[in-house]
Order: sequence, then C-alpha cells, then structure tokens
Amino acid sequence: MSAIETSTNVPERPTLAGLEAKWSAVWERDGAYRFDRSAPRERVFAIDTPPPTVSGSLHVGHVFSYTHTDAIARYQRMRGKEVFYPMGWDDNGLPTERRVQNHYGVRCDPSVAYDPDFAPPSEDGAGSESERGSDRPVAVSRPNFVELCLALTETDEQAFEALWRTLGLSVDWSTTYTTIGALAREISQRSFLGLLARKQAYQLEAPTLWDIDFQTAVAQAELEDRERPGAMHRVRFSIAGAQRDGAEALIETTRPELIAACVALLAHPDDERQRGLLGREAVTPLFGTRVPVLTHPLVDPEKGTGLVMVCTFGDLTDVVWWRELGLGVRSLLGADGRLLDVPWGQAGWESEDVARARAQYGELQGKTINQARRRMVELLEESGDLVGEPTPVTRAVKFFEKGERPVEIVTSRQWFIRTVEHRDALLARGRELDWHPPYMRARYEDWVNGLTGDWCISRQRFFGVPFPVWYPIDAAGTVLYDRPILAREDQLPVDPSTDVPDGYTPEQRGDQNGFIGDPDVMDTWATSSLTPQIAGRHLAGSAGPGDGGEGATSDEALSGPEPLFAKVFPMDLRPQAHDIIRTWLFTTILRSHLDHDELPWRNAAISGWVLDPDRKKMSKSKGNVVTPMHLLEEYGADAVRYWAANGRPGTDTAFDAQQMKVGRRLAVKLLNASKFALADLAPQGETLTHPLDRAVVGRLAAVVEDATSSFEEYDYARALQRAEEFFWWFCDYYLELVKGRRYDDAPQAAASVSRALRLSLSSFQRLFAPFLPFVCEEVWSWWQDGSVHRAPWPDAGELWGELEDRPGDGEIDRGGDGGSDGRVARVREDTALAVAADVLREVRKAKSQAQRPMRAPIARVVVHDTAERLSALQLGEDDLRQAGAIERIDTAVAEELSVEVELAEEPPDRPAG
RNA sequence: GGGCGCGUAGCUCAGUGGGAGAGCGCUCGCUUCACACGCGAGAGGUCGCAGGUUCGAAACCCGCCGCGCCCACCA
Repeated sequence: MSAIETSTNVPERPTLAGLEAKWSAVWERDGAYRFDRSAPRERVFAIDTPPPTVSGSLHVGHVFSYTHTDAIARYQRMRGKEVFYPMGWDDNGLPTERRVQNHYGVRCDPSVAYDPDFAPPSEDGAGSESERGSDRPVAVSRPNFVELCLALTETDEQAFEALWRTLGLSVDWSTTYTTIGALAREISQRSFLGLLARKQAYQLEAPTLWDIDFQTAVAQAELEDRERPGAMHRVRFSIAGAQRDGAEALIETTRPELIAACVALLAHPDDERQRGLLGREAVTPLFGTRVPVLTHPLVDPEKGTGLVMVCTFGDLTDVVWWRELGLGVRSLLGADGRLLDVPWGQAGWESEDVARARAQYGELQGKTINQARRRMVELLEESGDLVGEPTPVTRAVKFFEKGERPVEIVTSRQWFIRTVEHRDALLARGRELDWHPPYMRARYEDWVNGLTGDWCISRQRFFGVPFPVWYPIDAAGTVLYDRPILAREDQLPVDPSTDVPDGYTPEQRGDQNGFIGDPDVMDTWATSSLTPQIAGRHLAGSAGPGDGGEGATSDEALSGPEPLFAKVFPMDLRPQAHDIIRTWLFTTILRSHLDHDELPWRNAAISGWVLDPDRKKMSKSKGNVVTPMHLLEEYGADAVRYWAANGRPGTDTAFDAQQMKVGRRLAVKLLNASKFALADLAPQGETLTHPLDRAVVGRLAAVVEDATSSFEEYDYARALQRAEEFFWWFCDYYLELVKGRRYDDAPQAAASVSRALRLSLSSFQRLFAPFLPFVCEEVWSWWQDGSVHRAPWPDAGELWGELEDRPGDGEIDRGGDGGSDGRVARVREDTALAVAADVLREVRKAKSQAQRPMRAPIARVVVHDTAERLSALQLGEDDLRQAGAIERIDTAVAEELSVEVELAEEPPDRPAG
C-alpha cells in the first residue's frame, strides 16, 4: 500500500543512548525550532522566556520550570502555531558586578575615561606577581567594566546554552538576547526617555531605601523580612516648660541611636492618656532638642506607651508620618551606615544645651548603627532617661534581599517611575490576565495593594543600563540636576560617562560651564521589565547607526515591512516562578501599561519550586552535588523532563530521582512498544473492522481529548498523566489481546489490527512528544517523514471519525441496536474490551498464584458476569482466547464479575537442567 | 494581623457528590517469541480533627489543628 509500510526502519535493539546528541544536531541542522517571521500574527505563539541570571549556575529548579515551558511550546507548535521562543541571559546586575570585581581585580569608576586598549590586570583574581603586593583593585571606566562583564558572562552563557540544548528546549537559538547588550540598553533607555517625556518618570531628592554595604538605593520589591533579636527601650522625654506640672513623655523604641534624629512625638488622636501633652513640645534626652507632640491616626494606642517617636528615618512608617505631617528633617545616618557629624546649634540642630548635645553626640559620631546603639543605651542609663531595663524582643527587620545588614532610609536624589497613581489600572490589568493557576493572582493583588511609593529605579552601581542623561554645570561649579540634558533617540544607547551631549566637547566634562553624566545605572528590573520588547526587538522606526552590539543579529526587524514586534506583541505566555511576581511580573505589566497601554501577554503560567525529598533546601551535604548536567547524563534528558513535567503548575515539587527512573522506563517502553507495533506490520485496512480495535481507538480518542483540553489550560502535568496512564494500559492489555490476531491468516482481521496499531502508535508518539522529545523523535523517525515536533497534534475528531464507518459484513452482532445508533454499538464494543481485559487479569492472577508461567495453557474458564457484559464479551472472545492461552470459555449470568480458571494439567517435569 | 495553598498507602502525589486510586518502595511469582532498563500478582489507608448540608461527603459549608508561602504602618 503506501510507502510508509515498506519504509519502516526499526533497529534490532533500540536504545536511549546517544539520542540527545543525535537529535539536537538534527534539529539544529534543520532549523526545527526556527521562528518563521512570515507567519501571520494569528498563528504566532510568543513566549516571554525568563532570562536566567548568568552569574551563577543553573540548578534543578531551572530545569524544572523551563521544562514546563518547553512542553507548552512544543504543544503549541504541534497545534500549528509558529512559536516564538527566544532565550535571554540576565547578565545585568549586582551578582555579575561582584564576580567581575573579584575575578579581574578591578573596580568600576564612572569618572574614569574609557580606555579602548584596556587589558585587565588579572585573569583569575590572583593578580600577577608585581600587582599582588597592592590588593587595591584597579579603577576602570564604566564601558571597560561592562566589557569585562560581557567577557566573563559569555562563557557562562555558552555553558547554559549547552545545558538547555541537552535538556531539549525547543528554543530558537538565533533569537537570544542579553539584558546588558546594546539592544537591551537601547530599548531600556528609549523607554525611559519616553516615560520622562510623559512625566511618568521623575527625579527626586527624597528618603530612599538604602543598603549601607552596597551603598545604593534599593526598591521596595527587593526587600525581605528577616527575624532579628533586638531590645525595646523605654525612654523619658521631658516636656518644655513643665516645671509647673512635672509632665513628661515616655516612648518605647528599638532604635534609641536615632533619638537625635527625632522630629516629633505622636499619639493617636483619640488617646485620652496623651491629651495633656498635645500641642506642647517634648525635649529629647541628652540632646535637648524640642520636638512637637502631634497626633496621627496610624499610631496604635495599644503599643508601647501609646506615644511614638518619629525619626528621620527609622523605618517606612516614619516616612509616612514625616510626609503627611510635613515634619522637618534631621538626618544623621551616612551612606556608609555610620553616624554623621552634625552641626549642633545651627538650624535644624537646635538644642537647649548645645555644649551638652555636642558632647553627648560626640560619643556616637562615626560609629556604626550597632555601636552607636550600645553607646546610646549607656548614655541614657547614665543620664537616667532610660526607664527600666531594655526588654529583649524579636522583630522582623527589612533587608535588601542580597544584603547583609538591615536597609536604612537615607535621603538622596533618585529616579522614580510612577506606580502608585496607577494602582487601580494595574489591578485591572491583573484581572485581565489569565493566571495559571488562577489563585496566583492574589499575590499580585497583595503586592499592588501594598505599594507604598513609586518605583525607585536608580542604583549607585556600575554594571547596568546607564541613564541617558547629563547635567549642566554652571559657572560656579554647581551641578544643575533640575536641568537634565537628554540623549537624542538616535544616539541610543549612550553611556553618559563616556559619550558627550550635544553642544559640549569632551574636555568640558566636569568643568565649570561644562557638564557631567548621570553616574547611576538602572535597577536590573528596569531593564528586565522590558523583555517582551527586547525579545521582540522593539526598536525605533529607523535603524540606529551606532547599534552594532547585539551579536550576529542584523536588524531585519527594522527594515522589513512588518516589524518582528508587531508579530509577537502582546505575547501569549509569560512563564515564571512565583517568587518574582512582585518584581518581574509586576514591573513588566507596569512598563507595558505605561508604554503600550495593554498587557504584555495574555497568560501567565506560574511554576513552583523544587524541594529536597525531606522538604528542606536542596543540600550539597550528601556528598555528591547534583548538577543538572549530571542528572541528564545519568538518567537521560527525557527522564529528567518526565520528572519535571509531573510537577503541576504552581505546585512545589520534591526532587525525586526515583521519578526520573520512572520516566526512563516510560521512554524505554515507547521504544519497545513502537518496535513491536511496527515490526512485520501487515498492510492496514481501510477501516477498523474488529470491535476491540474500534474500542481501543475510541478510548484513545477520549484520552486525546483530555490531554488536549488539559494543555489548553496550561496543565501539561495532567496531559502527561492521562496519556501515560492509558499508554501503560494499552501495552499491558490491548497489545497482549491482539498479539495473536495481528499475525492472523485472515487478512481482514490483521488489517484491522494493523490500522489500529498505526493510529495508536502515531497518537502516542505525538502525545508524548512535548515531554519526551528525544525518544519520540527517534521512534517517529522509524516510520514517518519529518520531525514529530512539527507533526500535527493528535486530533480526537479524526479518531472518532474512524468509528463512524460501520463494518458492513455482519462480523459484528448488532443485536438490538438496529444498526441505526452507532453509539450503542460503540458502548458494546468498549464493554467487550473492558470485559476481555478483566478476564485476562483474572487468568493472569490464577497463573501467578499457581506459580505457572504466563504462557501456561488454560483448559477452561467460566466467566460469571451480567448478561450485558457476557454478550459484549463475544466480540472479543477470540482475542481473549489467544492472549490467555485458553482452550475453552464458558459463561454464566451473575450480578458481578467472577472467573473460574482451570489450568491445564501441568506438563510432566522436564529433566532437570 | 490579613491572604493564598496544602494535609489521601512507608514515600511522591492523582482524585472534587455515589465502588478509596497510581507510581515508587515492600512481598511473592514468571527467562512470555516488543521490552529482565522486563512481565504478572499481592499486602498496605478511620482520605488532619470535629461539626453541618445530603438518601449518600475524601470531595460542598463552618470551626479548629498542623505545614508552606505571600502581603502588612513589625514604634
């Protein structure tokens, strides 16, 4: 018949060994996953892949979640979608910066000029003999520093790509991007300038979250709580002019070192106990500074004494009170976390006893926060202003997630993007988005509802996207921050520490009547929040001549009639883990909302975490570190993917090597079942004539339907489980039942089996293709042309169609069906398959209990069952007889199934040996 | 303090109104002509606790307990 039947090429001994290398080479050669930009928009399925951080190594958690995305990508591709599946590398940010500093022995200094011939002092961090004497890192310009970062991250990126290819991610490797590359810098800077023009970005000198070790501003989204021991101190403030009534104020604080920065005491407006103090002035202990006693509804009268000290700034609540009550500023904390010198007696630092204030403060000045706190407690004890003993407390303290000491609040000039005023719109965007699983939306809403201020995007760091901004310097040498000079769009990307603004010469940098570049870089999320635009190459209308930096990609996007961006944006899917909903997911929605007034994608698939089998952190203490590459080598990519794909969307999953073995078994089973089904396959018939063949195809159609609807809901795990469950049943029962008939002399009987086997095998190979891409490609190649990953996803409708043609030769006893209702006949056929399988199991049980081999002959079985089921069994009796080696089958009507089995006489003992 | 999720066999987990399931592990058996990287069979559970709705609850409702996570103005 067709060419397919003669061209099967089944190996003698199928094996999983080497499939990864074999097929990834073929996929690369054939461009199997290359995105076809000529596809119409409706056919495109675009994925906003999470760019992994390249300054570490990939771990099992990455393998886990990226496999989920790949399964969806492969499914959509088989559904006929043109899948846009790029890969990004997140090399922008602090982790890389730190590594480069250590690796090359350099530090970045934006005031240093770019040196095109720069060579790093050290390749391995140790430095040469002569340089080792001085451990001072070499100061290099920002562009030079960025070059070193790029050089160092490149080898990581190659290793990452190799791992992803081994894992079988169907990424289009011609569309990779980096978050520090020229493309990302250009897009990031352009978006920033647009926000600035539309007043959605602004610069402000304001209290800012600050990490005293990194000495940079950080954002609310980068904070985390850590439990830390502390102590509650009850402190006495005197009241100005209280000689008459002896009034005093008692406050409780965990931060006595900030008393000099106190600007007010607050009570709740309804708190009767404090009524007498309202409108009067309290006087700080030791320093003698007068501060007003005011009210604010946020004060909790139940806490402490009901009276609270406001400092500039002890925590975020202080900022709220300070802002809402219009209080003054007394800043005493430096950028390095030490107490500053402050001008006692001058404006803002008034004191009733300047000399005493100066002396007391002198004990604290220059100390770190902890040192100052200890000394302050001693001073308060000495002066008698500490009431009672400090009480130990454990409280949650805010830390920068990468930091080692609590964040402080320091006043500084920073860039912000407006978020708070868009709160309602952002909540609406969250409802517009399809979340998988849906309950993950709650985390987004919690976050948006909890926003306390606009997004601070400037960082006092070096390895990031610079602000495309300079500032003029006036004749007096003052930097005019309120008159920024903006880069032209066609200049982008710019580095203001090296590039020169229009109208100036390089020599004017830093001079009077000259200019200076903005020294800061953007928060890494300020660029990562644009991954849809970066991956989609959302550049301006005309090509920027200066942009040659993004690898081998030529900017077809700019010249083509239809830019890539129009084809892929808004994207279809954002896959990511739940821990970065408040950062990556939130900021991407924000930027898309502000720049495009729409969602960046239609669906968000949120994955869980990988946990150790004992529910603890993945540990290296068990001797051998489990790296992803080791897993892939030991179990095979398909097996590792199988484990990953069993983790349901959003659910944390235990790391379980046992599951990988199970996955490997499934892959091996696919090899062997395919080999069996294809070996000596008889010509197939035009229709399925045998009832059991029809029944199995009917069940298959139901499974295909189930898997398809699961995938449509992004529930890849369910799709896999349904296909897998049925596949094992198919192998254990159906294949055994038809084993004899496929070699039957009656051509029609064999032709029907042959057709059913083709339909089933083809369906199984495609159903598993998103999960086990290597073995499925292998078995597909034995008898089909082209890649299984470009083959159409199985169609339940087609399979149902196979059951519509009724066999016309009377082979099937239609009984009372009247032939008019195919559904009744199908139910009976399905029952036949069910009963045949049930009886086969009973027969196996009897043989197993008699400790006889499965091929041991059965003299007779008596099947007790309902009349309906016994009638249906007739349709499959011949197959059952062969599969069970049964000589005679009798039946008896009963309420439920039971089977009597008479084994044939045991053959005479063979001679030993 | 608020919210989300979870609690089912030794382990990992499916199951959401009507027979308590799968895989692994364990026990026993079988060299069966696709597969010993295999095949067959078996043992094993008061479905966290308590109440309610219902003819019927592992599932739906209320409360409680435990675990995990998110958020919070944590003085």
